[in-house]
Amino acid sequence: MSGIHEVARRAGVSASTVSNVINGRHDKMRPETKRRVLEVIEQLKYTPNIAARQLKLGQNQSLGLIIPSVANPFWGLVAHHVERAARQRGYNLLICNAERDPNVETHYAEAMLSSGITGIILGSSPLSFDYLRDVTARGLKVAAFDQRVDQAKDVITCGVSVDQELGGMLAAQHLIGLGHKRIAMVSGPIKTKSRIGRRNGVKMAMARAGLQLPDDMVWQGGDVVGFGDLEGAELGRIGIRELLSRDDPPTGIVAINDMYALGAYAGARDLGFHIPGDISIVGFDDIILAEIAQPALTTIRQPVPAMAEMIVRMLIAEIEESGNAEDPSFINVTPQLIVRGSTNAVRELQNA
Amino acid sequence: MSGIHEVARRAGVSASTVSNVINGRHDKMRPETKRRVLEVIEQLKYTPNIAARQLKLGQNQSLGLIIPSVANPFWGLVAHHVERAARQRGYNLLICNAERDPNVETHYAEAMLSSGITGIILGSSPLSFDYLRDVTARGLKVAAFDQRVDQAKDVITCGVSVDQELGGMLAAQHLIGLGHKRIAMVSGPIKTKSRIGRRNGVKMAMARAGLQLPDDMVWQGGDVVGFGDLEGAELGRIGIRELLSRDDPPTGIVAINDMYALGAYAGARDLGFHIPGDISIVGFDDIILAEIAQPALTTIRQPVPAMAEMIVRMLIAEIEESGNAEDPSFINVTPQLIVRGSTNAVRELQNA
DNA sequence: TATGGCTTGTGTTACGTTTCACCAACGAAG
DNA sequence: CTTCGTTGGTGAAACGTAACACAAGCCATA
Repeated sequence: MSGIHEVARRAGVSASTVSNVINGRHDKMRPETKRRVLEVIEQLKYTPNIAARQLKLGQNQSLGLIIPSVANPFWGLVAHHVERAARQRGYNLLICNAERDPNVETHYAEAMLSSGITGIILGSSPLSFDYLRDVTARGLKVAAFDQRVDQAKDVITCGVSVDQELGGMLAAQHLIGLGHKRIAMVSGPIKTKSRIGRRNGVKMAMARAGLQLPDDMVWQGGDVVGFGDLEGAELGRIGIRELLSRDDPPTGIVAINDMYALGAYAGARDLGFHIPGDISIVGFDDIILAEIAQPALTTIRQPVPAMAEMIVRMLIAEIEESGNAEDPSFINVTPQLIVRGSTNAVRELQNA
Repeated sequence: MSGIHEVARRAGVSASTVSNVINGRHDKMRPETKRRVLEVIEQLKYTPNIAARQLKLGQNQSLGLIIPSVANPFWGLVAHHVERAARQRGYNLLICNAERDPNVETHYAEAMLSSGITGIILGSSPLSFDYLRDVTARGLKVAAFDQRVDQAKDVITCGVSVDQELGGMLAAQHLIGLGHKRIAMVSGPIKTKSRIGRRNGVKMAMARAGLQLPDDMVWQGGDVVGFGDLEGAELGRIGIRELLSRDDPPTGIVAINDMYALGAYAGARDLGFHIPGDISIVGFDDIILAEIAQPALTTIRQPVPAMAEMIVRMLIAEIEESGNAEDPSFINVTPQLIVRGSTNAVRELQNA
């Protein structure tokens, strides 16, 4: 309703002084003055107008987070930790849900930029960042979450990611170590950097063990449009059914993430397969439900709290000292294999 | 970078005209002029500074959504649909996660208000809205999601909710119809309107059938602090174990929501109970995973897409024509019982 | 008694937009 | 030839804040 001037008038001081009080320059006035101003602020329930402040300062204390899909609790967890990290440093967080659609992401990025946000975190790990060139050219800093960024350093200023390939390798090696030879993957379209990384990791681990991962053992969502985030569990269910209906069904499955894995549970049971007796399943992410599922899901854990902390720190550093431009600022963190009850030694005997 | 004046200069017109072009007042100029302005805008990649616009206009085109917890996919679904509905009407949506903490919610509400947002949707269904009096007095419109609002009409301007009591009744009646007599509830602290409603519904249905729901059959999270949203699944697991360890264990469980129900699956299995053979479980919400779970979860569905649509429509109406103040604008929608595999006729015989 | 330095402020300008009153030019009508 | 209305604009003020240069009062020192 009423601005800084009204407060100033009632406290008998100038607007500048009120501004100083608000912004913590307490050494510039007598305690008595400060007390009086604070009193009026309290009494009027005055809050600074953020739009005016932002207009004046040219930027605000907010970060943006663009996530692929709220349908996957993993991203809920990420949002939670990113927000906490941002808030600790005095930044607000705006969360958007873009379903990995470049147009929607561009729209949000534009909206954020013109609302004064200068840094966003992007979770969609697209194959190309070209569509963001416009906004980055106009000053928006983009941090990549969930993707190793080697090229496109002109667009992306920093990044944190679990080592996707290593994650894929860990999953596959675990199954191989249990004697599995026919290993398949269940995924939505493998058209993001992170998914490609995971797939390649599985492939590499298998190759090292003298095994193959033929394309038709990598189920990619059939004719789903988009990336299959919204319907992940459903796709996992359909995918594993198709794979298990083959003449040479796999004995081990690496799901592209835990939602697909949980869906795969349902699909395997639809066909009467027992987990882990008949089919072993490994997930990726380690969402809360992985531990609750029956059997508890063996999966690759991403250390989300630490990753969130890092990426927020790096992005804020980029924003606040946007001059050094030196350190590449790309961190790869190590995923961890969490062995639970959904994987078991293969029972080749019964097939022989 | 450069503002409306730079565009005006390059197009050889005044800033006012550029403003008119941007805001669609095309009848105020020649097509030729408009074309020239548009050309310069395109060429400069000019975007209006939202802060300045907002400062001038006093409010912006955004709605806020304060959700209890991103840890529960139900709220992810709500966020998704609310956002879609808002976007359709030209509004942006800011999503915040407040863990039902009145202080955090107040903080966010204040932040939103002072950033120009005039309408928020609140999902936490607290017992009292008093803590919001300040912000509503300063003009913030608050819509309640997930709660029937009878009092506090001075604070809350509109609301949409599933009929919580009816939902509870449907769940209990289903179990009663299957012959269950010892029915218990698993929940976090029953200290929100929605949870109280669900509990009362269960109680009423049981009373009508001549059954009792003693307090010690309503497990409320033990010594958990807060509302147990973050750890819902874990609490469900612990709670059902305590209930099933009693001398007179229940044969039917109504969980306060699907996350608790999924946790209850795990807890029942921990003790060797078979679902639904030994224990029947009913959830609430119908999240995606309810269908995927093994067995698929019998639950009470909330029609989220329709509810999101309604509440956004009502809130925007309140904002845009904030004068009529007439219609109460409280809608109760009907929940639906979805029978799946987690409930079964009681096997009293074996106990006898 | 000057001089300087500290303390405790104040006045003004600028941020980029929208809006509203105003205006020039021109054709039509009286 | 005047008056009027319409078309196609323009200029300036205002929104609420932060920053910067400046200043009044006062004390210590030379």
